[in-house]
Amino acid sequence: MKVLQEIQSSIVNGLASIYDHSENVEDILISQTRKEFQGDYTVVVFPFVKALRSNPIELGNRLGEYVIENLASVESFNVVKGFLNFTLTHEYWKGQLTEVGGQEDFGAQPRNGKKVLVEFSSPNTNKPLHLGHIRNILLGWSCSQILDAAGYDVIKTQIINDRGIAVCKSMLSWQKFGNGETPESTNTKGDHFVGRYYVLFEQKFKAEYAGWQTSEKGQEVLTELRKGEQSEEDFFVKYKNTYFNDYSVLGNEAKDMLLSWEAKDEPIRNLWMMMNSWVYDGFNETFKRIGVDFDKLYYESDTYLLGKKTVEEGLKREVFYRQEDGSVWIDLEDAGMDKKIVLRSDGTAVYMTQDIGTAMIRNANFGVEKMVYVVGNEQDYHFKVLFEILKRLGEPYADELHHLSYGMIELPTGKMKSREGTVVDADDIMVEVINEARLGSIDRGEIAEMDKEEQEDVLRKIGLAALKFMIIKIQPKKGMIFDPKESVDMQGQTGPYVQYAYVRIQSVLRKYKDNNFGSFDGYKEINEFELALLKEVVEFPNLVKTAAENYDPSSIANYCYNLGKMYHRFFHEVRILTAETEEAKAFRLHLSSVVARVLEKAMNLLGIEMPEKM
RNA sequence: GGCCCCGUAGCUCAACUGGAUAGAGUACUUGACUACGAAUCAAGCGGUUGAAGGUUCGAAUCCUUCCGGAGUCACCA
Repeated sequence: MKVLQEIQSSIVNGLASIYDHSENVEDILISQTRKEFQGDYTVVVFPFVKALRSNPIELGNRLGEYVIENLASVESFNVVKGFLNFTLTHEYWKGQLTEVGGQEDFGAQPRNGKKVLVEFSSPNTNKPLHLGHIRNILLGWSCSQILDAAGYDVIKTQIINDRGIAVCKSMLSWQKFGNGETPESTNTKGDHFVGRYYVLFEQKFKAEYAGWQTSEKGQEVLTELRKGEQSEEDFFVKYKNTYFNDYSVLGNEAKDMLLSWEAKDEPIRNLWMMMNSWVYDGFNETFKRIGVDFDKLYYESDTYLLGKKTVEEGLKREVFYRQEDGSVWIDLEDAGMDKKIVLRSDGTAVYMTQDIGTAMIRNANFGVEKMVYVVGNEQDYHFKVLFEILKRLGEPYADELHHLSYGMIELPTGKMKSREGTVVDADDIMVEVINEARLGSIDRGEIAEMDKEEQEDVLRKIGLAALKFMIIKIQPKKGMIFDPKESVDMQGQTGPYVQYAYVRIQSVLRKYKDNNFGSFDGYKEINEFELALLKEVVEFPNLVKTAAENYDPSSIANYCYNLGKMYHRFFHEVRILTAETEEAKAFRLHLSSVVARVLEKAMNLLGIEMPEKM
């Protein structure tokens, strides 16, 4: 908004000419005037009081006088304590409405020519997506949309964890117990089908382990290794991984399978490809239902060996060092971190190696200026280390790496665990929430009149809006608790509430199909409801900018709610079609149409679609 | 134990990045559909911002200590 900068520079000029004092324009703090005071925008003058040895009231008054003489769009001012409040003219606000109304792409920043790669979703191919993935996907998607609106060229990507011991567990389980069943033969969605075998493996393994615990060998290990007061149960819980690696029959079979996979054993690779393709069919269905897509997919099976060459090169440049056993490390203690291994003693890669290599191949593929990783907060430390390593390797984009870290979604009973089957499934929750929308719409006329197909489309939009908004309105880094027994809200601070504001506008605007609302040039009496809306509307571009800078979709969700709320209020208090004058009517129609556009754009940034009726 | 994140109304969340009397939703109590759509609007109730110090014109926000909760500290991913 130009006027804010104009006020800021006018204050700077005022300080210079009245007090011979120099300030930077950026240091003039200007914000919306709080609603309990009179005015539109407020400048805080406290910071200059001390340097100028003046009192805040006098300072405010002299600066106010100066600004009002120099800026035509400022009508009046008042000073409360150290707060200098400016009121802008109605002509200014009408100009704003005209200006915003003329901008089809209002809110979008000019293209900056920079490429940013956003990684999100990143599932494992041994189990279906759950609510936690939904949070990840929504954050990644909306972050991509917001960065795009902020002028970046965005590459949406995910890395698919399609290999490793967990994947072998599902494969082995199917091989041993599957009797040749397929998703088709059992009429099951592919990812769920495979996930079922993963859970089955865990069950079989658990049974095997329980048997071993009471065996002679099990008891022997217990007596030998248990510490002091430790209970038998506690011991065996902690011993589980060692058992899997050292004693378990199933564990050994799974590990053998992983070795065969790594040795590119053909039957195993074929099994792997077949089962993964089932999973991808399932995933694609889920992605489609959520409403997301990707520009580029990376597979861990292609990338897990990457990065070794980089480590060798880094070794020569002494970024890394080799230990006597042959393993390669980096010492980050001077940056407040630990020493970290980047290559095992047998020369094979670890997770970190892979991520180094993946970052480089992405840069080679696209020439990125910036990368964003949407990954849960349990990996905060990993990314801190990764970014530091890339910096030391001198990667050109290393200063523009961001880990969009988010809190886990927990159930009232604690963490979701897919191995124990206590997860809220992504497909299930979407179906439920659409059903919830259906229940809520029984007694609402507009939906009943639609044909079946349109009805379902609208219910889908409403249900998904409720789910998505509920998740995305919360700041990413905060954890959240989701209670599957409580249905998702459709009233109050929700997606459908915002949609309803939009639908109300469409309902009015349908009477003006040609968008010919007439002229509001002569309109004199902009009221408080109209002004509040207009002020909020003009904030939108600024909001997109800061949301992109902070990687924070929740601020957009908040904005959507506020704007929707103001419109509902306006709609209730002010007559549109039966306005007092033709100018008033024209003004309100224009305003409504602009609000609708901003609501739609803003919700679109969150991946939420707007229905025309509901 | 080291590091990191979180703690705001009964519950779910805000607070324009240090600004004015900490705001919404929900729940509860009430009022508004013969005005463009009541998935809406309005009113009431609800707070020592986990605690104590400190920094300054001004602190939920910054610093210190403590309390409570989550995470992480693998030659796992």
